[in-house]
Amino acid sequence: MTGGNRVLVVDDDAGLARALAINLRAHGWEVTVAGTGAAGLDAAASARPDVVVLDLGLPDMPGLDVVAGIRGWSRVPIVVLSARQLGEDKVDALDAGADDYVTKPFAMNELLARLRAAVRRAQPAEADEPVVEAGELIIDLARRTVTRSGRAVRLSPTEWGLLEVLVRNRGRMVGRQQLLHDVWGPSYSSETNYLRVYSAQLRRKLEADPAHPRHILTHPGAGYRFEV
Amino acid sequence: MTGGNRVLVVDDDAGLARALAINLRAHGWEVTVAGTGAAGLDAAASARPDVVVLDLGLPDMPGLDVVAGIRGWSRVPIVVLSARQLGEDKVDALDAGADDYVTKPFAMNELLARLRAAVRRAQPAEADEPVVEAGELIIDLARRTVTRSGRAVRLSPTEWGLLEVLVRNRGRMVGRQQLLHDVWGPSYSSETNYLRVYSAQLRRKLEADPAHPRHILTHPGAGYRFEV
DNA sequence: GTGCGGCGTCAGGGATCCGTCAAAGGCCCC
DNA sequence: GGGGCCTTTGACGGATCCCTGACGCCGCAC
Repeated sequence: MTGGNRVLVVDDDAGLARALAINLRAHGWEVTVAGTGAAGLDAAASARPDVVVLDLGLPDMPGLDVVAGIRGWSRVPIVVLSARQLGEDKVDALDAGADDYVTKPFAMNELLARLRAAVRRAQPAEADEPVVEAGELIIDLARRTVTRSGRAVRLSPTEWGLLEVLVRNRGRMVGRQQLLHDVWGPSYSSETNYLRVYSAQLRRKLEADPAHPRHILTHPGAGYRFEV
Repeated sequence: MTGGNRVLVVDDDAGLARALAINLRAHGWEVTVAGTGAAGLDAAASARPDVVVLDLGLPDMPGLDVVAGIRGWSRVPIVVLSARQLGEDKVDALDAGADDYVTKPFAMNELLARLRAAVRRAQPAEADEPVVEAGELIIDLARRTVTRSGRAVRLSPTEWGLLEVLVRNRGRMVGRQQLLHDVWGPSYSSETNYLRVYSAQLRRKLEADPAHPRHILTHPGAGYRFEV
């Protein structure tokens, strides 16, 4: 995981804050907790979190002022927690500069997903090395394009998904279950037919001699490997 | 270092200002000093600093008025110095538009670090090229204008929102969910109809041949990409 | 030689997705 | 109240894609 993993939780409800902290830490986040808006502004400046979880119902100051205060000097993503069912203050929060909102009660998985999404959206400033060269192939992971000997290759969504997982793990064998999980989803752990069909389609489009592939190699009974 | 190295110090304490200037120059900064709020506003306009260090305890005018005065026409980062330990006027300063806050007494290294951070944060906002050329298109992100072969193109707010997200991520595919989130809001993660309608409208206005677009490309099942 | 399991190949039908169009509804300004 | 622009919604055709099942090939064990 290249992205950040520091989260600031601003919530005056000590019990909820503690539960959040435990759950977030269990999922790999480094958690800072602030119990008031003022402390939240402090912590946002000093702890430099990658994302902020902000409960709007703070005792010392309006939650929207906290949003505005942080937005005055930082573009860190802010996910707002709100008890209100009606959407009025959601709109206000978004106008003030929040990135997303979750209404209480909420499922922990939903919050985790929204945090990941918020951090991912904030990422694109820092790009790793997204272009891979493999012989006559050039694979641009950011652009989502493949060229073979200078000519663009059209890939279907699933073909690209499979290629992307293989290329991101280039030089290493990727197990069949991981491939199926990453490309098709969590519940496709045994449909190895898919891998046969799509590895063949990729080879037909990418390999000079599909019968003797040089990039997409098979590990019988185990998985596949992409070699540059 | 691409960023700037000019700092304006606004402080009525001549001794402290001199010590700051010596230290800052020793670390490569080009320093301007102003002893009053009025002189500070003047210098901020004439010296065009990359960052301002502002002591709140000025004799001639409230420090926050200096912050507001500068913010009226410039987004230069402002780091506030204050003797107060309590955080109340910290919030006020951040609300007024200050970027960071240091309480006296402070370690020189801390101030230096915060100045570097403030300049670094300010970079992407102003330093990125706000005018993008893509073939016969000229897109000015700051002025929110588009011209095609020299003729202005009128875009609706939503059309512009979509184009802006794509152009800011030019050369990278932007996922459908991110587009919907950034243009329509957090709760529109599945309304892919919008993308179909508005990408078509943009193409009709921007592409020479909307049927074979050269700038606004589709990645089926995934998202869209803007190519210069 | 024979059986067996795993992999590669192929083709077709149902499902999905995109681009397109048109019309209804909302909003603001006149 | 009326008109114009904008957003939203729904429906449709066409192209593409995904899944499925069957078959052939190869290597291995017996």
